[in-house]
Amino acid sequence: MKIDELYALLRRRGVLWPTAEIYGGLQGLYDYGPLGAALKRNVENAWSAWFLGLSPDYHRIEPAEFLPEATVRASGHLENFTDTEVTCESCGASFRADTLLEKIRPEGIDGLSASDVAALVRTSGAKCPSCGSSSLKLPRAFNMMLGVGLGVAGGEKAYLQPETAQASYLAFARMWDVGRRALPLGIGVIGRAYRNEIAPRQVLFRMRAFTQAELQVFFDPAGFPVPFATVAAEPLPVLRASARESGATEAETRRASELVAAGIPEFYVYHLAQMFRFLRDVLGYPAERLRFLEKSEKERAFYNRIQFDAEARIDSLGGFREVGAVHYRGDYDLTRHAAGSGRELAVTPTGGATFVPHVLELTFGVDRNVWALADLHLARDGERTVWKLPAFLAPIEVGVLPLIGKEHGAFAEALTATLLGRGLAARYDEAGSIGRRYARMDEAGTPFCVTVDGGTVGDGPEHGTVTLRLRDSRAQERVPAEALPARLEAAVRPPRPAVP
RNA sequence: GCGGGCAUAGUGUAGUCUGGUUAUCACAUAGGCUUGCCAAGCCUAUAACCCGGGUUCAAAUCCCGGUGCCCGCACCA
Repeated sequence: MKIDELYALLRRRGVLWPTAEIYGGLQGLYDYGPLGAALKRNVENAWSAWFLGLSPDYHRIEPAEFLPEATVRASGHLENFTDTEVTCESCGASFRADTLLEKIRPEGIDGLSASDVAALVRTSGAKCPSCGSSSLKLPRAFNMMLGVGLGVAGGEKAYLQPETAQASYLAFARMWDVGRRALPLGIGVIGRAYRNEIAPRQVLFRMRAFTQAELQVFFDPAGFPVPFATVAAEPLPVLRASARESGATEAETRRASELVAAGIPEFYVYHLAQMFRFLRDVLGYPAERLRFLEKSEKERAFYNRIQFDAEARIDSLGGFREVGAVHYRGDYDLTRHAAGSGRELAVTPTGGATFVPHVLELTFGVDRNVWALADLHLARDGERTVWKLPAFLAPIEVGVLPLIGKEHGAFAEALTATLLGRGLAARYDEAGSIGRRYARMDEAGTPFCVTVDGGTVGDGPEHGTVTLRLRDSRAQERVPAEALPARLEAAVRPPRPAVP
């Protein structure tokens, strides 16, 4: 579907809509409705079940979303999140300052302040590459972080976190002390990140407030044992940076073991493979719509030693878009925060040498994946519109429909209450013909419908049985109503990884 | 942030160029009748010109500003 069509459908069904819609909305901010909020919660739960299930030493914490100014100074966000755009006042074209300054400053402008960059552009005598005019509007100091003043006078400067990762780095010292004082140690966060995006776009793909699910794994660079044999044969669609440099645009399938043979560490490939399994086996993205795009040294942040972005081909957005990533960040984060805080963050395991732990970051954009789940699983099938969500992600798990409201409604309502009591997201619906109600449920992604009919409430052999109707195959089977909870519960539990 | 395009019920739209009756149609939603396992039929109801200003006897229609959305550039999870 096209982006407008998909977004209209999601608005109509109450999955999501613009924040403050009655005031005309506000760019880059969205509210989730009942279906969207439930779907998002289910995605978060599936993420937790999978990634925290990789090891008993991977834990989830829930930090505050404010970062004191000193922390973002140490992390580099204060100086590096800068707008480096130069606009030509004559022809209106825009350029990146580093491109404009390439000749006189080939090492780039990372770390320079906006005023430094402006001074460089001015003294270089740079002209607009498009029209040759020298009337260039210079870069302004623009930080993408949203600052807040805490306290009555607002004198305590803090920032809304621009990524959740920092909270995990800040928590490392405490987690080391409350834990087993052993590595690897994983600290996961599902939380909101806030960025003052200049041009939010494409609904859930560029937002000013968005939810990230991130796992930071701290480990000893001398050894990070993983059960690699369990993923060695996994075929991964990868597009290597070296292949891209020689013009390749299509991913190639490489077994995990081949990537290790090519020089990528086992611990990295292992987690890359688990990311792949999560996207393919848990979220149900077709393998042929997934790829891992390796970022070259030039493209990735300087502290990232290895970076593969997980991308899904999303038709409504016109191609492959990033939905997650795996970053090997070295010891950059803890080293910076040790310097910034004055706190020792190196560790000394019993009987071992002292070192600063390295970080492997698994990052996952929750909102982006909600959109991907809509794009990849929601489709027209003739007259029907069916959202083929995995059952454990469905906002409504089972629809309960009386064939005739007046005659079968009481039984169906009681059954709905029973299912709700068993923790199943059940929804009663008696409005309209049975076909119309199936269609409504199909569009909401409900995997199961049960229909109460004359046989259910009669005295015949079908007494107490209902029709269980499956969304994807439309197959029906007769089952005792009492058997439903047990039958459905297994299907709505998110899968966990198979780890030894 | 720049350039281009767009904005009419819940959704999709006609009408805008060329200002002038009660703003078109379909689907959806709600109620009734009927039917009774895959969006059936009939009747009824609810419901819209993005916001603000200007021109005019008269603005959905023309002009200006704002806001939002889409595409490209730039940026980015």
